[in-house]
Amino acid sequence: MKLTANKIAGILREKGHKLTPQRRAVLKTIAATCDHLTPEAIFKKVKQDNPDIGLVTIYRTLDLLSELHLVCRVHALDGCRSYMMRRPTEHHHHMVCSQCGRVVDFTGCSLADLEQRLSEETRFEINGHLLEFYGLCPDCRPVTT
Amino acid sequence: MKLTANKIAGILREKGHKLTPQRRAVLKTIAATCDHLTPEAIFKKVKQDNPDIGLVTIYRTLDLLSELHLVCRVHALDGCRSYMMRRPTEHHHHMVCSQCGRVVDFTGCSLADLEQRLSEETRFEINGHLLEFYGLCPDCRPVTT
DNA sequence: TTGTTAAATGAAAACTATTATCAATTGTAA
DNA sequence: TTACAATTGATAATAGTTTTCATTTAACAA
Repeated sequence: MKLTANKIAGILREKGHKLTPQRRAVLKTIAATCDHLTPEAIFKKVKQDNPDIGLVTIYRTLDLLSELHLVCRVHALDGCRSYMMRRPTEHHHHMVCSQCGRVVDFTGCSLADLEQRLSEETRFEINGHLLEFYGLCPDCRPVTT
Repeated sequence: MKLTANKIAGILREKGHKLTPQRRAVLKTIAATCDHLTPEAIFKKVKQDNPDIGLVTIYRTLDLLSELHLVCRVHALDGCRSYMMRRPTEHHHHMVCSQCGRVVDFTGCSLADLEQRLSEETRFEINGHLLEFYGLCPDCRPVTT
């Protein structure tokens, strides 16, 4: 079951937030791509259909959507702020192509054991982790004849 | 065997880079703390003994040291640019306290299997990963009577 | 030592990314 | 439809980082 832009719009409204054309547009744009997008990139795309939107609104909207866990923030190797749709709600991570920026989700990080071990060894109360793989996607990797 | 600031200075020189008082100072400062430090924080500390140093030099030095793998860059949850000494050369990761910023290294991330699996499933040529745990360190976690 | 030279430095300006302010606008629920 | 709080866009402010360039300096050879 894919989360369509429409359903998400409903969720947003449910949580007591207004559904403005600008938010609609941002959601639509993010939902339309599998890549991660920087605020600037989203701004440019949204502007095509929505020439009057301001960059500030993009930032505000991203903060909101992110807070509602509708989109998630990707730490790329260079920039630290890219966003993409949050697929269902399953815990997952990203694999980022360092050349073209393509992002592939994966699940099953199996870090529970490690988390347990670390928690015991360091007495940290662990509440999250960041895991990303970097490499070259099939299109960018050197051809192997 | 700890890498002292002195030894590192030698390495730096070996690689054909000059050993300036500014670089010495930056190294000394990073080596003196176990926490991760932002460029700004390093700047302030270095300035105490070296009032004429410019912030730009800090940035340049950090880029250089980072390139030489003498220091490593930590992605904190908020800022994306903090640096700390690279302990020996072993592959390791960080556990960051979200409250006080304390950083603890850990090794044995055991991601090799996962990497293998992902590599097969996605045809990515994987060449690195970023793994960090977040939580509250013993000093910051709520007291459990 | 001293001289030479490429590398490094600091100051200033330029950029880029992000946030705050505020008056005008608008979605929502009554 | 109205009322009102939430949202928006413009602008300015701020923060973080990079570029430029003239000056200084570490390293090496003589």
